[in-house]
Amino acid sequence: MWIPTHQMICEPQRIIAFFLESFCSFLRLSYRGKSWCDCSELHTLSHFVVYEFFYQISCKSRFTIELKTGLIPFLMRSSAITPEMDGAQVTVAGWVHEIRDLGGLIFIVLRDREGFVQITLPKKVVDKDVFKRAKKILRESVIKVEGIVKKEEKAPNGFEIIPKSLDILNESQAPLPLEVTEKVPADLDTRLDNRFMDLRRPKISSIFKIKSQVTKSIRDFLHNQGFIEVQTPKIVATATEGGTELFPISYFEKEAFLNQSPQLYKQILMSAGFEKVYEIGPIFRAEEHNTTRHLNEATSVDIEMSFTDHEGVMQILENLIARVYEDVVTKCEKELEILEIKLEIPDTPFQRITYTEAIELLGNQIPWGEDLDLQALKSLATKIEGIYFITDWPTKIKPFYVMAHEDERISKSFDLMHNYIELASGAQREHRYERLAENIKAKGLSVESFDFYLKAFRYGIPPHAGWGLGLERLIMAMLGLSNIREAMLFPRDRTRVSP
RNA sequence: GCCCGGGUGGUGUAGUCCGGCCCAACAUGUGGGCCUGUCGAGCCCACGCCCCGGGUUCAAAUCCCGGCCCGGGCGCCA
Repeated sequence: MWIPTHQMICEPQRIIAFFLESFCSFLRLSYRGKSWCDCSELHTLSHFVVYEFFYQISCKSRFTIELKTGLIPFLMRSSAITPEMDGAQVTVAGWVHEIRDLGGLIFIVLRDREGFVQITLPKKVVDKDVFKRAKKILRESVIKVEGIVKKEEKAPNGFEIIPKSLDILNESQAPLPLEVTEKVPADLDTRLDNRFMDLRRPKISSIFKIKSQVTKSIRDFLHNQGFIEVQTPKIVATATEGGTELFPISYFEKEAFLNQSPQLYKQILMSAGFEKVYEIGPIFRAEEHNTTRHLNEATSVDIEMSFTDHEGVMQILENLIARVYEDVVTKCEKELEILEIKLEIPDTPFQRITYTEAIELLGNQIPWGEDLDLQALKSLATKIEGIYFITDWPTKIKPFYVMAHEDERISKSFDLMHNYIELASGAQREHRYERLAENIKAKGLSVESFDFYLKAFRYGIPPHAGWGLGLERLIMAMLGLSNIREAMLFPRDRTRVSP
């Protein structure tokens, strides 16, 4: 039997590590295939076992072993507790979601990051002070409860916790700025003004847990494909690409702006020989748009890849999207269930339609060479379902860095569409210096102000292609959100800069 | 930026068309009371609201003007 030495007690992290390791392997062996415990729960469960172990040692020996591993040692999450733990002592902490006071019996629904757990206080069973404190508690206060798990069929999830102690870690004020329980709806504006509380609602936090999985999947996928993650500047000197308006900022004695996209920098990195780069970062657009699908600060997923063309990066994009959907379906089951979403993994390759075909499909109402407006895209979405590419756009409506086909009116470009919403846009890039400089002039932009960029094209740059994907657009499309603001923790729009 | 709709307790709505029956209703909430199996607990009592400014009128939440704010649609948008 292993007995902790004094030195080891002084190093609680090492003891924990030791126990986690040994008990995780113990549990893996012992409970393989058992229905009540899957591997994702092992980590939390091992905490529980360690707690029990120390509890037993404390009871049976003359030593009091104090394990201080932060504020609340062996804190358990609601999702890790099961009816099979009947009789075990656990510590839970979280927010008071609801209180149902039946007089001699009080139910507290405690909410933590993982879900809900019912704390039951029968007057005759629990400590008098604990009962009194529970009577006075205000909703959304943060509490810590130590108690015994009790298997109980009448309780939600088949168990409840009978508290030995109940501490109010932080009391909430009343009334609340909005209802976390969703009994009464709140306007988006009210919700965003009180986003900290809005985000306590499982439906809302699920969006961001899924968003986290999406970014993780993107990183995993791109790393596996040999991409390296980069960070490019968000403060830039010149109004780079034209088109969109930029936010001017005060930069000492110089003029500067917030960057609209990492486009020029990721291309420079192709000249640097990085070959495959990606960046997930903020982009800023100073457009006074006021719609449910635009933000003034958004997150862009950008890739740039050498020795390939537009087709090459389109394949990366469709495989990436399919992989992201697959990961969300398999790893965010709980969140999808909370959001009541049945997600279908799109088949690859995605449907491809050229700009010219799209115009024809729309009955040639739009003159060739003009951009597809919202009405046209909405009409197109009634004819093509789900996710699809529109390729080979007219060169003149695409930015200067897009490469043209042999027929120079058409560019090697594509947009990735979900119904009528543009998710991503990409192209093979013009890597030939003379042509690129010509394009810049043709767009009425100054070649001099692009010298920091053009320089990289004079000393050997491979042919390359890339795309930019709007992360919030993707989340919005995937989860069927009606407003892109729902996909941003603290959205920035035409009027909102706070919180 | 344009067009349309809106602003009523902490939150979400009704009332505005057709001024007076509205010192404003309902739900949720909060405070108090009853209640030992709730799970949107129930029952009883109480508390709390007409965006701001100006105008019309005997009388304005309601009509008119201006402002501010919000929502939807469009435009703009590598």
